[in-house]
Amino acid sequence: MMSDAQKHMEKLMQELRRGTITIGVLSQLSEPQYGYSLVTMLGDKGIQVEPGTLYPLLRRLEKQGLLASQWDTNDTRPRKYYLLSETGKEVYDLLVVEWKGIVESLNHVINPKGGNEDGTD
Amino acid sequence: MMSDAQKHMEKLMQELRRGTITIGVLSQLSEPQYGYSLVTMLGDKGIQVEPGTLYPLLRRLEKQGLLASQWDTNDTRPRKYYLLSETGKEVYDLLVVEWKGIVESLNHVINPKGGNEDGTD
DNA sequence: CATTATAGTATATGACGCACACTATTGTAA
DNA sequence: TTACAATAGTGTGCGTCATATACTATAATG
Repeated sequence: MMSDAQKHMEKLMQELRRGTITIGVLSQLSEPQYGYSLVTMLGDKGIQVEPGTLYPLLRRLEKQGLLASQWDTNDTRPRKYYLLSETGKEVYDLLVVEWKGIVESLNHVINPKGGNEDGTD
Repeated sequence: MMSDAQKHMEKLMQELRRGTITIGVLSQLSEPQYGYSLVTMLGDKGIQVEPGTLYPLLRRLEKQGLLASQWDTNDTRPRKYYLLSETGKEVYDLLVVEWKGIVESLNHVINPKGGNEDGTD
């Protein structure tokens, strides 16, 4: 049985992850990867992604022109390889800059100039 | 006229911000604040929040038990002051931990082993 | 006292990504 | 062939965020 705090954490954490999955995926696609391998390799690096989340994401990004895809049927099983497009590279770079900005802003409000939690104000 | 890359950036950035607003808000509520003051003070610190975003957020968080509110009618205009509840403090602390985890994971995939972008591997 | 401007609070609406629970297909081992 | 793992895909529901809008009360002005 979960505490109240933890119950809400689930949703909150999910929202927190939003958008970051996109960066994670884009970051891996300087070299071609297919869906299943992305799930695995991102999971290894501490970024859990559900297949049901990743596949739609990949198709979205492709439709937006950030990714290019290509079926490989030579191998044992047919796999759909995705790769960053030129636009995708631009967007990824910009996104990283944005991301760092957000991290910085948030760090400021989270750690208020060193933390005076002893109350000596 | 925006480039393709920038057009998609808008949405992507918005998604990236999602959830971070919650942390930002919670971080300011160790001391009581009302809606308008939060918009102002967060804006000052680089976190833009629309009033139409903040107010529903505050009510959500209160309904979830993370915040307590109290009308102050003594002052010139009636203002609704929000403050972290005990649960809210717990959740906030956990959220910060989660956030730092996400930042760390993402930093790993964004800067692969310190950035070997000269290709000397 | 009536009117207007402004600070502050509230809500409805729409868009969209994410998780979850499926289904479908293919290859491999039993 | 059957059963299971690998791979890709879809549909639904939920929740947050932005935009626009309305509402209330005070202050200012005539």
